Amino acid sequence: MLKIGEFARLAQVSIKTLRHYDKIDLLVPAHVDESSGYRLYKIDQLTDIMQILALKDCGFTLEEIADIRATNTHDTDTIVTLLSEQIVNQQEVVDAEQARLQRLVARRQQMTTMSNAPQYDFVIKQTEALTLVGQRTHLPEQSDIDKFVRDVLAQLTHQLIVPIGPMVHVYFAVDENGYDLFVGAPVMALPSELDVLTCQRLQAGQTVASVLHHGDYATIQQTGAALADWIVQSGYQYAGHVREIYHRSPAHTSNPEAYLTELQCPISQISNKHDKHHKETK
Amino acid sequence: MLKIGEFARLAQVSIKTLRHYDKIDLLVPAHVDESSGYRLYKIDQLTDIMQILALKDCGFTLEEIADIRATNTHDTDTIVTLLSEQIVNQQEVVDAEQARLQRLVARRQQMTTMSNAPQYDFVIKQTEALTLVGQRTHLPEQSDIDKFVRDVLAQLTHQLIVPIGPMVHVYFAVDENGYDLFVGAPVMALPSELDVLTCQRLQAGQTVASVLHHGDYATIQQTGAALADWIVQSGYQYAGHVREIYHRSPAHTSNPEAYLTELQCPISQISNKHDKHHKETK
DNA sequence: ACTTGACTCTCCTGTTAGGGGAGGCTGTAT
DNA sequence: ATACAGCCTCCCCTAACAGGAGAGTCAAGT
Repeated sequence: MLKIGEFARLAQVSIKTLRHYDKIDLLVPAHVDESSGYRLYKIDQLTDIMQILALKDCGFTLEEIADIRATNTHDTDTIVTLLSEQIVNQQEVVDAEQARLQRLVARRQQMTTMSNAPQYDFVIKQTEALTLVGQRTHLPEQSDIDKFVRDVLAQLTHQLIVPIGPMVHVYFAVDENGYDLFVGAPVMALPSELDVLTCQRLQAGQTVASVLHHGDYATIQQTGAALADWIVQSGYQYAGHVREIYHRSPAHTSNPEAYLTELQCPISQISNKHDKHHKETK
Repeated sequence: MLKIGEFARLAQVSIKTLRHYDKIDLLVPAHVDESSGYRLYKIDQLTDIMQILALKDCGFTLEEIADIRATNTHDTDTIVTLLSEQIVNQQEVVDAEQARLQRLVARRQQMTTMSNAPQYDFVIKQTEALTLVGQRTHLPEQSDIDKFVRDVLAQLTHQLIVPIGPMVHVYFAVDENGYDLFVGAPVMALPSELDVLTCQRLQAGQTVASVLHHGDYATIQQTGAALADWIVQSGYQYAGHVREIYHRSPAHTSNPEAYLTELQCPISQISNKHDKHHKETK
């Protein structure tokens, strides 16, 4: 019989840990002296603690380890199943940590190579459902957008539609031919009938990369380009149309420096990390 | 000015999170209504929360984020340094999680391919310093070891050396020529003079892979082989001589089934994973 | 004016796997 | 007898919130 300190030294764990395992009934000492309360372990319990440590090292929680040990008797199938599940979890953890590393590298890259440009903060989030009412059109020049927005606003007012949030633009295509975009406002529910205006629904639960653009719209293209860069560098790919949310626009303030626009681009993961042999094929 | 719920929806964080950030002074609302206590945020604070989220996503703690934001003004060098440090940390995290995954896979492998063999629990630990007194020799056959151990024990007794723990064998070489091994007992301090016996010191802080062998010594080779397999499969390499610690041996019990022997093999990491990302991080 | 329901507030507890320390008992060696 | 190492229990602490209790606030509808 070993006192807790000797047992701890053999197993290379702390005394606190052993007492903790005793408390949660994960590893109860073979004997506890009634008068002194001293915990006494048998050498055989080295087997137990080593199993616990091995499983802990595999990423199981102490509770899971207790469960595994409870159903341990010759039931290898169950345990193999548990291990397989854990392998899947662990693979997700590895992927997530690797993606995190990639984002860090992308961020440093951005700071070093564009140190005199504005610094952006890119964030990945899930969208909520949004019902937009507005109009889609094709415009040859960026400068045409402003007037179109005013037209849409006028229509909304005319049809007594009350927006519940800032205007949103959805860009379906931006190329040498101009802009194919939708301009609309979020509404509580879709009006039963619409004249001239159309409806555009944004689904809930989409994963988007988001960034804020400060100030006047002359430089918004740069922000969009930075977002595109970041998406690629962080190992994602486009999965939808970019939209802009005009949190603070000429409708709210006359000071262009105070304009605040959010750019959102739906994305999805490029999950080729599992193909270890086809790494970085770009 | 936005109420906490609106702001939370915009930033896609929970209200709890915002209140928490307020409490730790990471992101204080622009205004707090004196009578109601309602937190009111400005749209501009979207910038702040997005920076916080971006940094959190990079793996910084909230405290580190607060520090970064405190020294944020134009001091890109400092921030790049912090990012570089974090990249190193994160690389370690990725490596550790990948190693964990590898151990999981090795464990499942062991269970599926050797389902009727005994299941071992391999553990990695750091050794403590140990001073051994005993004898090194070369023996042609495994069966010779037993007698040699008894000789060493007799010498120890004769020289009035009191072991403070179980006997230890260190195997310097095991091949077709036989066994080159040291057999000794741990002592408190090195005796000033030794006759016949020699001293063997085991350093502290060595990383070893450890496994327990139950029962009689006929099958100890299999346990050793399983340990060797596991070391390789888990991505480590040998870094020293295997030793065996006879926690419960014929000296303690006459029942061979109760024998308990720990095998320890010093190991080191095969760190070629860093080379893979070396280009990207440099 | 009243009520309803949605929203917000503070305060408390719980999560993981133990670490740190206070204050007190035990066991052994000198 | 006394020192000193080792052990005990009990309580508080971690990071980043989540859940819930109980109470106050706000705008709309009756």
